[in-house]
Amino acid sequence: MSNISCSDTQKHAVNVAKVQDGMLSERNFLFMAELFKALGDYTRVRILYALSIHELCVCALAEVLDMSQSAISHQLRLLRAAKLVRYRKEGKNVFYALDDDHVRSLVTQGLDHILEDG
Amino acid sequence: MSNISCSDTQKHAVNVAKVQDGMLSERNFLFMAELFKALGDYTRVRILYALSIHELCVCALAEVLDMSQSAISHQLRLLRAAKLVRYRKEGKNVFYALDDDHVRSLVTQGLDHILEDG
DNA sequence: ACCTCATATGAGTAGTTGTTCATGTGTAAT
DNA sequence: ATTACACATGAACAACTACTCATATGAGGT
Repeated sequence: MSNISCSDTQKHAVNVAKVQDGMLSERNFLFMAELFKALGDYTRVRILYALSIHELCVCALAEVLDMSQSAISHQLRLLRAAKLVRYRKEGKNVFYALDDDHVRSLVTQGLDHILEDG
Repeated sequence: MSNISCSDTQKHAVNVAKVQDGMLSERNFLFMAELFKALGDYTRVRILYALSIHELCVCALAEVLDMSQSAISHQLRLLRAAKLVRYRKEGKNVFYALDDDHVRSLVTQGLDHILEDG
């Protein structure tokens, strides 16, 4: 904190001012961080990719990922909180799906990124 | 683990098989998780957004975000590892920028997502 | 050579996270 | 009603993370 700027060139001051002016609210950055944090886990990204292929009930997800139902359920709670998935109940089952195509394109774009550079 | 499928309806088995067949390698999912994890932090997402406006040296970033140079430097190391930023040295300074437009569009799309729904 | 400045990094630590285990909730069938 | 099943959730614990502090590196200026 209280870091005085480095070499006081004009460019430095101008760029800092320009960027500070363009920054978003703390609230927006917190939401963005929460969104990407929800995507940034091995288990959750697999869940989302699986759901991008087809909607699945919780036990099917557990089977596909070879994990306990409890672990999946905990992660689904986070994905629900981040509004990345929606669910519908059908009898004893709960079927999860991606919340919208926006989510699908985020996953796809992440995949593109990692496939591009070695 | 070792979760036998739930109600053995045909749909269940078919969907599980379909999804299992479409899943990616562990390696790819790990990379995707790493990518989103790098984006999924309040400080790092602010750094990336700042750099999407203009390239900045480390001390300028520290000033814009009102954080210590050390904290910024540690986070830049992670962003470098995730290939989200590149840097160029100029005298005593090191200027950071987004690695490519791919990164910019990831950030933009994250922003779109959080701005869409309340 | 020396000092200063900009940046990088290792160690330490408080806070966070992902899983397991045990248990709770609600639905359907007998 | 009771039992079984699908799912959710609280507690606990190990693993990880993001910061601070101290120190190292390396380039410029004197």
